[in-house]
Amino acid sequence: MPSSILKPDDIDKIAAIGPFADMPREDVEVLIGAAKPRQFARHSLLFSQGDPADSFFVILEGKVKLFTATEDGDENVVSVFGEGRSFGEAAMFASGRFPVNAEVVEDACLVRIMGDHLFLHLSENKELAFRMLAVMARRHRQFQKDITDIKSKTPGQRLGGFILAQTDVKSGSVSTMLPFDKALIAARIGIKPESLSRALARLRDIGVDCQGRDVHIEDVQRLREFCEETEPHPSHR
Amino acid sequence: MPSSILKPDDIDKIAAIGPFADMPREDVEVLIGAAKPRQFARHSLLFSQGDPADSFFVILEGKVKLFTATEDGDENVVSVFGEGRSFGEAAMFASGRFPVNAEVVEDACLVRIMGDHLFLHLSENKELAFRMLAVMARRHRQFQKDITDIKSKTPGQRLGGFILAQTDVKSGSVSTMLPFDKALIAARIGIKPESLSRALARLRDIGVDCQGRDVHIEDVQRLREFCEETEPHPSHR
DNA sequence: GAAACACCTTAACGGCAGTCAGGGCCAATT
DNA sequence: AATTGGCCCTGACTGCCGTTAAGGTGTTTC
Repeated sequence: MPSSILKPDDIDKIAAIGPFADMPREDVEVLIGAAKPRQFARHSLLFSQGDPADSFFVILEGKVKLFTATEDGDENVVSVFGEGRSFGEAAMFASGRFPVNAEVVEDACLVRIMGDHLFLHLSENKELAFRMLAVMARRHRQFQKDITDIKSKTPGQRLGGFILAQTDVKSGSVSTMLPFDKALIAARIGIKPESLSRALARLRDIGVDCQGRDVHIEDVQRLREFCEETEPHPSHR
Repeated sequence: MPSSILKPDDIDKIAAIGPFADMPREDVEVLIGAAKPRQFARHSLLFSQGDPADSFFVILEGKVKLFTATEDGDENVVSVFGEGRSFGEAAMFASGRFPVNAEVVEDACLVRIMGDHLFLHLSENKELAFRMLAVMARRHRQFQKDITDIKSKTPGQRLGGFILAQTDVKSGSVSTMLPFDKALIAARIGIKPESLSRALARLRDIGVDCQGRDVHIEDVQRLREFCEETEPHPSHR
């Protein structure tokens, strides 16, 4: 619970994360090096736009949002990452400065991996470079999806899609939970909290009930149709 | 003018492109391998969503759009790339399938680089892996900007920003040209063509005149203010 | 137990994007 | 000269998001 040394359990957790997936345990340990997991309370600012990007983070626990701030105090949430995700790698390979701010939105335990350390191992370990490329490519794909969603779907459809993403169930009825508060969800899908309330009220008509963070979907299939959550290119087999 | 063998001139051009930037000329030639530049007419479909991603493209000339298609026939333009840009790398490193369609929007001359060929050289050439990572990271940054723009700016501001991006001039008055037709611009910034017309009409009030593809900006600074095109974090020195 | 706060909802209103429909201009075709 | 098609603009209408303002509920704090 306090900032502490890496437990074996943590190594296993890290080994399940993007760049380290399926990596031999010894390699993971070497790569992490002297990095220790640290606790961060909610609202902790991890880095700001323009800070030198000399390291990246791995989330053992908790949630972190990446966002930009406009001069008039508005926030624009680009991503929210949870347990088992990493963030901040891209900035190290590009400009060398973070293009966004990072803030803890749920008490978190993070490992910070220094860039120079990573670069050393990148040179030695071809596999690792491929892994990093794959991580970046997957993130790339996610961004493309975010962009098409925000361009082509209504806020109600985006909200529905967000809710659907919280469960694996594809038909019938199901109960699930919102992963964080509604203000953050609103920022994530690109609308104001007031609009989210109204969108939720509209979803109620198609059998989606939301009390606090608890959501009950009467007919998942119906919601999926409303959101046009179609499988990508069913024409290809 | 026909599909032909690589001219020395072309090698130079490729050497100026992302993954190959500043690479020794010999290395570029090796990497390209047997790939020959090919001509593609406007409207040529280069690949579709779901196609196996076994190669990527480099643009020697012309323009290419990446887009997704919804079942009801609508198109959603993710990116438009021009001369000197590459595209399609990410899909090779991730799912192995293209998540978008690619169509030529201005007669183009392209070099297609096969993935297995690239992978071979990636293993041998550490430098190349870093370059690829940097290319992906920069693309990553661009996506983040696109997302914040579409979430936080009005269509009019996005259009203004798009126009401003066509010139280097930062103050005074300037004339420039739209790089492609207005329907594609509308799709790129995420609005309908009708809305683009109306947005242009509104821009007229702040001194932006558009005839066909010719645009004249009376006061660049004024347009920049309208678009809130502020330099990133002026607070940092 | 009252006050303060975080979180969320609702209402009223103005503005504007999407939609549908129609029309103008120009170039290529016939 | 007339037709076609590509490209773009305009108008009327609807719906919904942003804004502003107010209120409601539950939890923490003193």
